[in-house]
Amino acid sequence: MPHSPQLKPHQFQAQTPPDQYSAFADNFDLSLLPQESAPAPIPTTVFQYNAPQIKVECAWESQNQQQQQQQPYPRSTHRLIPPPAYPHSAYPSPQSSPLQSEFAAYGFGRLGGSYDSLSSPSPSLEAASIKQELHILPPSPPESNCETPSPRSACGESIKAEPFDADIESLIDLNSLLQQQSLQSGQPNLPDTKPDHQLLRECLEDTSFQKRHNLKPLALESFIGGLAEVRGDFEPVISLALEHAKREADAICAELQISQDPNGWSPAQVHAWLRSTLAQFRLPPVADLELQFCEDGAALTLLSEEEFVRRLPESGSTLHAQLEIWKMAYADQPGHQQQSDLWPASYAMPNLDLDYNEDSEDEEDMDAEAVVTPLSSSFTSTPTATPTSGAAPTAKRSNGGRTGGGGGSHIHLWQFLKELLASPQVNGTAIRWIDRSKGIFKIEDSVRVAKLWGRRKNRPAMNYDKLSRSIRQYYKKGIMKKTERSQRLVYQFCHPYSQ
DNA sequence: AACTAGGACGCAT
DNA sequence: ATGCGTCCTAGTT
Repeated sequence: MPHSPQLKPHQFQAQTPPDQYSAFADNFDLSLLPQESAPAPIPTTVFQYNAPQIKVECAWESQNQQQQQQQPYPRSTHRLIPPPAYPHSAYPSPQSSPLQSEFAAYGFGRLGGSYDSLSSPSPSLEAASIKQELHILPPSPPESNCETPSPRSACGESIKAEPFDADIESLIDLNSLLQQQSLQSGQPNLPDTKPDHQLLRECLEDTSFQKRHNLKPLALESFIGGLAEVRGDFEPVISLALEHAKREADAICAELQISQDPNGWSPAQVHAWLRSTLAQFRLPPVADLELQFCEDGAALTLLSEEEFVRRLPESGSTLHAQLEIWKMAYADQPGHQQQSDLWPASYAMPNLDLDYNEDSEDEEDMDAEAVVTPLSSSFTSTPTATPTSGAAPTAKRSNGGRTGGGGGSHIHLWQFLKELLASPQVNGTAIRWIDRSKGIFKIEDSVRVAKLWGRRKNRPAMNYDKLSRSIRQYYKKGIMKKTERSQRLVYQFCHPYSQ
């Protein structure tokens, strides 16, 4: 399946088409441009984040204009909070994903051809409706430009305008404009000349339209994470992506004669899948794959991305991302009871502050999950540990109602915590790094973390008191240490364990 | 009340 | 032996 997308939690956060703008912006360090500025000859609005944001903003604006009487938009909620004055580095997490470029390369376009094709019928803010609304936008004054000559157009041939834009935007070809300017000024149109830089800078920095129309640029994160009602609108996109992934998975399953559920793979099947995926993405073959990955499928699915990368620096991220897709595709199958906290949309929206619905996560749910989908029958992130065979259910002394069905897993608490820290799409904001380089993290939701731990270990009676007791045992063992300035719920990994 | 700290003990591996 | 779940007491925030 040569067209498989590179999806991983923080890549997938771009529900929208690959963030070509940020890719563009990354390639244009404005600080390197000459500082001279002149009145913008071509007033353009360039939002710092990406084109889809622009579209959304415009759509909302237009909707506000068009439907003020009929159905006033809840501006207070939809009005987006502008990110602080940029630069880009102000938004490290989505932009700094090591696989961002991969994502851009494999992109959504490879899933279904275009963002449009992935935008299935969905309510308010999907691409189609946005497009429609853009059509009914009142003509912009000549100096304003809602259609935003996106940097894509400025990038000429290297970055092409998406179909999404093509039919709704009168794209301004900055190249031709530059040419015109050069002709007017009698200068040859040399690339990287000062005037070009000037113009480019002006185009990028101009926010006159923004101000004029009281528009605010939108940070994708706030867009997705802050608006619950918007979140749902992306689900069709994810569903289609999953369908695609499923089809591909089916084909590979048939070819390799393996189950579509990675949890059911034997170590040999794990190797087969890894090899197949390496080949699929034209990644260098790994000679000692069997040595590197002794896990069975269940254990493999629980390895963190970091662990994948540690073992295979070159291809670990891709393999991990691909495995995540398989897990999602399988979890999404009818009849498969998926984890409540791994629903596809949330998976797709990293750093999303999941609205934990404790009601839906009551004991009944947890018990059902424990029986139907034990999260782990074996796990280790260390190559030396071995997967376990299924342990018999135990009737434990005062075990607080530990249910049968596997007897927990071999994952260590510190590994689990790191896994949570590395997977915000699963744990939301229940636990987060305070200072990753120092291994300092904070448990923001002790109940939640304890619950997750108890679920993982099949210990329904787990609570934070017990979890923290285990953490404290790590002090003696040198796995964790007390932080310099003692803070509640803040812990610190000792050096080797924080890596 | 929630959390921290740590002793003691038992069970599973 | 090790890891950790469980229960406990005492102190701190």
